[in-house]
Amino acid sequence: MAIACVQCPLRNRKIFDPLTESEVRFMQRFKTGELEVEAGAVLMMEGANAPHLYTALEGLGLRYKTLESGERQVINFVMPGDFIGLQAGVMNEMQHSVEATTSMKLCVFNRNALWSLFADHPGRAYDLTWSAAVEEHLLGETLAAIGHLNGIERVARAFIRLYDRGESLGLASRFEMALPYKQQDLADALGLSLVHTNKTLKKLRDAGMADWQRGKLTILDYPGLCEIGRLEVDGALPTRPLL
Amino acid sequence: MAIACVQCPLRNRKIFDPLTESEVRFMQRFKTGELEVEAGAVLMMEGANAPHLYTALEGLGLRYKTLESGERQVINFVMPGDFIGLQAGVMNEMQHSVEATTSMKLCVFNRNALWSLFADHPGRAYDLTWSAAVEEHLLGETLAAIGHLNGIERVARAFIRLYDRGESLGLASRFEMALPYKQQDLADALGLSLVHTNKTLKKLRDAGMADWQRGKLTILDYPGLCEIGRLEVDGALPTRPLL
DNA sequence: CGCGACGTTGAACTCAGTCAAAGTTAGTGG
DNA sequence: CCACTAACTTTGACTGAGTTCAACGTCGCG
Repeated sequence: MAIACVQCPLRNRKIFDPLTESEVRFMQRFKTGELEVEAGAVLMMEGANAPHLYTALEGLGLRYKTLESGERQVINFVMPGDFIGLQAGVMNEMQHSVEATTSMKLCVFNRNALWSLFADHPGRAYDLTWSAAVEEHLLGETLAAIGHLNGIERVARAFIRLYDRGESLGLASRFEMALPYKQQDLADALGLSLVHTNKTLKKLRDAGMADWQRGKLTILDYPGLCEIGRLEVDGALPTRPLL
Repeated sequence: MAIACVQCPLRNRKIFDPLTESEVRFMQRFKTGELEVEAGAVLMMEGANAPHLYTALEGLGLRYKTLESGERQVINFVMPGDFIGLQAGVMNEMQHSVEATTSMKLCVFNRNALWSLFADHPGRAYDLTWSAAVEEHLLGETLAAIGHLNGIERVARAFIRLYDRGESLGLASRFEMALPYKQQDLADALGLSLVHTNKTLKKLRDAGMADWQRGKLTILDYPGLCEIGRLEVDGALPTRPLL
């Protein structure tokens, strides 16, 4: 029933570095199963340890921190190919929660196997570190955005980033993408209030640049959004390892 | 002339995990030299590759991104024990710059040796990944702070975080710490304007909570600052590996 | 049909940014 | 040793982007 790694639908996406036969075999051994969860399920809990690590295969999720005040900071959006649980794997506690926004299908790895990955497959360990470095890079980008961009710039940037990621995964095309998040999710990701996010969305809609309604994002003016969001129009994402 | 790893003054700090004899010997081989730089030196350049990786031994620095608009986002403050250049090591390009704020002394590692670390010393590779995960965690914290705290809260939090780090490294005690950064640096780290940062500093000074002048930070009301900055008063930092 | 979750809109308020100018400090060279 | 300069800090006045509060609209579901 579970999909074999050899047939993993993600493997061939151009965004991911190709794996050798032997690497695939190792990942297959590393993989202990598959998990399907409903929308709303909490995959990882801030402060808790986790016996499993995951790679998202299908569906969308959210990483977030909950502040003392009850507010929420969305760290980023989880898409297929994303590795979940590194912190629980190496540190002994997650520093943020991960939640499924839609129903999701995930590859399950045994946490204990992480060590064997380092011991026996340095190449894959290297890839894991790589993906941690990429995460760090993306977080840095987000930090810079939230630190220096105003509302409309943040939203424009977020849309382009989300669309580009979606497109690289085959989840988006012709400037359309299913984006079943709530406005509150975006607001929490961008550090804006819900109300202001809503008004900003309206502005972009009225300006004919982007439309996001009923879970569907439509990019109407890609270059325009890039300019507002201070992004290169040629937003080629770097290829990355798949775990 | 260069300090041997065995005698590394950082090794014994309680914040760092102890290393075995064999690990120290390996690090010694990994280490290719020592670098001393003047204040203001740029250690890593955003977008550039770097032949060397460093661990800070003495002095303070800054990691930052430069935005298209010329503004600067300070990602974090570099203190002794921090590993510099992971991104250049695994990806092939730094995503942020690193600059020495004071004169600094650094341990130099050859980038090519990074691979041998993965191949021959999985334990150390694991530590490297660990430290990447810690970085990610800290960035997430910062993101949440900038996304949800107002000016005075951010400054208070930054002071506590800096002091705690300094204290764990033996750079601070009795609520005093040398902090030779400029107000502009703090402003860029917190996503605030210089003017507003300055006014906020004055507020904290007038309130008798913290004083930061002429490069010296004095924490006058630790619990008070924690409360403002939404931090646990018991801010024990987790131990971490030293590379 | 009615309820709850989510989205939309308007009005009042406020935190923080910008502009502009003056005050301090440290370093340099005469 | 002092004068001059450049970098950094401090302060006030003004402005505006974004928050908060509050109400209303819309959609889907039991």
